[in-house]
Amino acid sequence: MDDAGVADSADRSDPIERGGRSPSVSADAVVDAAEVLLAEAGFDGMSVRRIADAVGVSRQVVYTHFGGMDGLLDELHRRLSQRLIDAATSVSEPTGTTAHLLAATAGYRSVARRWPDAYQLVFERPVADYSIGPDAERFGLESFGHVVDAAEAWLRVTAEVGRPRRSDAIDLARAVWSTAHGFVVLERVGFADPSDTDRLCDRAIRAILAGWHA
Amino acid sequence: MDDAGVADSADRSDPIERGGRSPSVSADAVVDAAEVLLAEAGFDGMSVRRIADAVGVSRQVVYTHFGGMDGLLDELHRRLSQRLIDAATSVSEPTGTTAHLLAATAGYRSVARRWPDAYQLVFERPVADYSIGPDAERFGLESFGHVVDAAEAWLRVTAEVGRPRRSDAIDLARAVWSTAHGFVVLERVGFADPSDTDRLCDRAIRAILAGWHA
DNA sequence: CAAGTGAACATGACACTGTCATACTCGTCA
DNA sequence: TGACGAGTATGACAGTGTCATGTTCACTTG
Repeated sequence: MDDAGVADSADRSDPIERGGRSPSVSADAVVDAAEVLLAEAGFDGMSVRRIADAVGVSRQVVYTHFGGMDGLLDELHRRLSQRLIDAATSVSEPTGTTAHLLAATAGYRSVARRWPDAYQLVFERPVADYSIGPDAERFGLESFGHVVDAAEAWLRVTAEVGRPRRSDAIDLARAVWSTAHGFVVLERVGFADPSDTDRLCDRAIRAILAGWHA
Repeated sequence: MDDAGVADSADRSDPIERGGRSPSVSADAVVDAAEVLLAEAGFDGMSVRRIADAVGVSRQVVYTHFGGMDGLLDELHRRLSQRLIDAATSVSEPTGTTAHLLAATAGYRSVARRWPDAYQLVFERPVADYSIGPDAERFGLESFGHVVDAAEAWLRVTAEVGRPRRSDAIDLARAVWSTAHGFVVLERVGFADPSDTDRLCDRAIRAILAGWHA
């Protein structure tokens, strides 16, 4: 958990840097292998040694490129949360309709279903020792911005008078997002029938919207 | 993860059993120590050796009583989820008012805040290797029954005509529960300001109730 | 009462984990 | 050509959960 002295792999875009030797093993290969192992064997099967073996290098490579398992998890978090964001924001531009908000949340839930490891890494704490790095969590805030935009568009369309306040849009966005997340959680735990979740989540969000101005 | 041959500690209520020797070290002492270590050092610091040292016995005790770390986590799950249930159902009898549903969910969220380890063990997967045992998860279903009762009472009071259908009560209960859980998740991840969560969660649930019959 | 039985407990060992110190390779630059 | 330094490899260390083995000892049975 010591982030000190760990170079961010983001500024490794230039392979030759300050006269140093160009890395013979790409950091991407390591993250790729980690992701494959994660999907195949879970967080338990994704060990430094297994990753190094999969790439065909020594364990030290993980420490040179990421400073250790924590740094590698940070990089994984970046990649996986970006995937969540891309999938959630690829729906369309906010139209302000109820249908758009429903589609956005439905897309979000389907993404959480498709990449459970990503969801787990972003919203839970699947590795006991690991807590997320400071710059890795900005992706979550970024994704939330899109939800606020969608909520603001909805308020603009449905509000009787005047321009909706931003704070009200944030409130609505948090409400809708929380509800969607709650359904994901209960489905993951096994308390909810997945086939029925879509219908019910839609109904809940419709109810929130219908009763929002009450 | 091999539950085979592991006696359920629930039927150890009678210390003398089939001629066997009564256990000199109570299983409760082990779970107590595990819970203390969990609160102090997290899931990472709660190891078999540390637990055994805290109780003052050997590691084997964990295996005799619980069959291993998995069985101990099952027992911890039982105890902690029971705590969540007790706190959530200790509010009062369902009155069918909106205030009661709000109080129940608020209590639930405060419990999740007070015992984050319990929440994590019940609703997340904090230990990579461990997946919950079959009989340990019935507590979740039990707690949900109380929410359904509260939702049914609310429907009975607010419904215009006739007796509410049980399926509609279940739908409403899942919606309310999911929303409350979603706020807990976002607060845990750090996306939401805890001091503002109470107000907003109340507003979201009020909106759901207001728009439920729409 | 004495022998036997078997559960509870203790201990050493095994494979595994992340991490670090150290040694080695080898491209780059003075 | 020599020094430098980044990338890589390897051995070691303290941890982890788990299991095989050995010991203790209360209770049952002959």
